[in-house]
Amino acid sequence: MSGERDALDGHDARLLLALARDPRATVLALAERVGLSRNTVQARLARLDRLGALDTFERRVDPAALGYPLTAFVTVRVVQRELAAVADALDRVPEVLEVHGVSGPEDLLVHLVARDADDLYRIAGHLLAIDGVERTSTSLVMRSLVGFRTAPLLRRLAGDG
Amino acid sequence: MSGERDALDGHDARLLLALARDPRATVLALAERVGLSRNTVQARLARLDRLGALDTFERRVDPAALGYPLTAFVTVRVVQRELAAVADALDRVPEVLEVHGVSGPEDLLVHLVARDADDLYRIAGHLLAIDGVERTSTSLVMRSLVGFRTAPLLRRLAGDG
DNA sequence: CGAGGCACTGAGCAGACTGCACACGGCCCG
DNA sequence: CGGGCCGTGTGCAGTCTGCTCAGTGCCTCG
Repeated sequence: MSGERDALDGHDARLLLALARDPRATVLALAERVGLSRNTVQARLARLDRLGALDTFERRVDPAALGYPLTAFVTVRVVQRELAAVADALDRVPEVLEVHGVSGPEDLLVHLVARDADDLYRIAGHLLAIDGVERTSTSLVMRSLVGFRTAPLLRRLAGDG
Repeated sequence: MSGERDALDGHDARLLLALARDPRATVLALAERVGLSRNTVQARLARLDRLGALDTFERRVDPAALGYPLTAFVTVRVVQRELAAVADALDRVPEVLEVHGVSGPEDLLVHLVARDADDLYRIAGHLLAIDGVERTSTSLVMRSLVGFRTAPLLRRLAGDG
């Protein structure tokens, strides 16, 4: 059975977990931790970014450290026809970190950050002013109850083999 | 004026942008790209993770590559008293990547992934079964219109100096 | 059964990078 | 003016990287 040439296995998962523990770890150290040879680890790491299994480094940049401690999610309903244009306009807003097209009564889910309450208000207004936007609804993130993590998934994958 | 000992400046931003371009870049290469000396770059990098300005490496792991190509956001309304218990239960669900406590009519915003539609249905059911959860509303991410990025913020910070 | 493919291992090697130290210069502030 | 703080250039020993080669166990297929 060939085919699944691009699926990650337990070794990959363990490798990623090791990296999560110490992102700056040397290949040698990783090899030691996961119990594989240096050669193998090197090959697998190469394969991982050949496959694009790793998202961009930008993901690791903490907006709070950049001076944007506030996070909000804004649902947006748009004039369907103008979806592309709206997406484009959102793309041009620096504070917008992410935009998802979602199912349900709302069309878009916008993830954004702001310097403070005033700033948030300003940005929210900005979104509303975009041509094609019908209405928006802002939810301020007051607290992060579970911080972003993928370790549980990795552990599950690492578990079996 | 001292005080802001932990604020990032333009050099930091440029450093992070360079890292975003090539996460595996050597300190030497980074120094060259941002036009600082190797020593300085080394010092700044050290400072960056001393400050915790970088989020965990787990952020870079792509759930899709792990076999979870579906993403959904679920808003959850809970019995207020049970918030902590609910958060705890959510924390124990591997497919839950993130949980935010938000303002507005809904209490929680849950970010999760699933293997396929059936899996998503199962997980959604699981959430609803949690003690203290009053109601949930699931929005499937159909498309990512703007992929996660912080580069615009970094560029803004890099711009002035 | 034997051939071929595949993944992992161990060894080796030249070259590059790291981590650290030291000394110096510019700048700002008390 | 004297310190702090930051950035720079130099230097060095130790380590890591990137790559290659050869050998092994396993699995699949003819």
